[in-house]
Amino acid sequence: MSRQEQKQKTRQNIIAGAFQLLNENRTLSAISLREVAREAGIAPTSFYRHFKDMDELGLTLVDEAGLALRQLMRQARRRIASGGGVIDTSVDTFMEFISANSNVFRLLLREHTGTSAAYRLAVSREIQHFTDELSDYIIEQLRIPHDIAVLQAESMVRLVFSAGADALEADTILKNDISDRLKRQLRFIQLGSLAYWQTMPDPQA
Amino acid sequence: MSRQEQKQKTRQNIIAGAFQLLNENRTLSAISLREVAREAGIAPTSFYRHFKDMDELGLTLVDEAGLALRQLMRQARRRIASGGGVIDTSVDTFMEFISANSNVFRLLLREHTGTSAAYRLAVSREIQHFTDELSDYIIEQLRIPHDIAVLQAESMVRLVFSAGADALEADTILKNDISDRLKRQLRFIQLGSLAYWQTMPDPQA
DNA sequence: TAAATTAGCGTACAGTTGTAAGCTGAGATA
DNA sequence: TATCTCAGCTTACAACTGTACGCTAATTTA
Repeated sequence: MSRQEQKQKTRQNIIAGAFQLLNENRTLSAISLREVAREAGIAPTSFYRHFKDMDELGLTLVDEAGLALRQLMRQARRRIASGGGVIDTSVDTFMEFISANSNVFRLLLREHTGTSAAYRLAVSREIQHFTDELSDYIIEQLRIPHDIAVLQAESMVRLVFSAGADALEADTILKNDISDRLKRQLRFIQLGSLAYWQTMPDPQA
Repeated sequence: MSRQEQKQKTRQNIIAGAFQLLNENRTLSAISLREVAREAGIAPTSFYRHFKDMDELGLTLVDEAGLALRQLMRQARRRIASGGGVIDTSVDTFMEFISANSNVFRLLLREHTGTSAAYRLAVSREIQHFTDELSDYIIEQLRIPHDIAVLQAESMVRLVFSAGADALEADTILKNDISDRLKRQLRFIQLGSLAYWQTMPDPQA
């Protein structure tokens, strides 16, 4: 194994170790460099060969989580294309993601309201991507004017993330309940924005 | 000053000191007993005369924040009664609350997704109160059937808290923007639930 | 092959943490 | 007045933190 390869592997061990620690009830700011090093199987000081800071590691983890989020969106779109209601399919995909990658979603959720301004900003950016893609989709598919679509997308994402937070610590039965409620609530928004648009079809005029 | 009075005063100093520390970018789990004691002007070990734990203090703070939240609701209702649109008045009141008591709202927000299961539960309970009162109001005023009103209330509260989180670190201009968007989004939900109800007036039949 | 680079380690230090133990002095009670 | 109670104090300790410093050994480069 080349030196570079070995270094990459250790780096991945650090990242995996950090996620492991986040799996328990911890925040990024609440896990220590030494713990991460222990989990990764290296000496505390070796950590610095890979990251300047715990902050630098944290931002890396947020990026990693954002990546997973974007893959989620792609998966949802693929599923929608192959049939099924948009809202139902999207919510189902999202909920499956949360269950399968709970530590990733938890990271985003925690750091979104967390202690570090840098993390908060980074997570906000990821959510913004999410919202942007959704509003593009709404404009394309539903032919709703841009500014209304943006409002609709934002509120839908807010609802989805908020419900996702609840789902994170729910058992299967409660999860299904949350999903069903969320789907109906998203329909409220869709109906509402449609009604809003039809009563006032051209807000610029 | 009687002994009891003095003790109460010190207790309040501890609580105020803790809120002071939360004002900066800190979580409950990230402030130490010694810091709180320092802020309150007592010896670290004297803390135990008032609280068993930092956890016990934390739950006290969440209760305190919940109390403020309920006062907020009462104030909003009073304002609505004395004229003005329900949504506009409610959002304005909420945003004023956030600006005036940012540390209180921040506490609820952070601990809602935070590290401690006990805190999370406590905050969820407070938000549930909030939602319950809103759905009662909707049933009473708008004459919408119970189960739809509950969904409407839940989604509205989700939107309000999520927007509130953004408003927390926004300047005046951005805050106004957030308020305006939020108001329109809440109208989507209201319109949508109404439309949903009218197309399916009796879901039980 | 000889020299340079570097991932990882061990040691060390100053700072912080929670909290146990026991004392003091002032308010409460009899 | 004499006794009791108890809020707050000081001291102490073991555990943990981040990170500075210098070494080693193996890979990479020349």
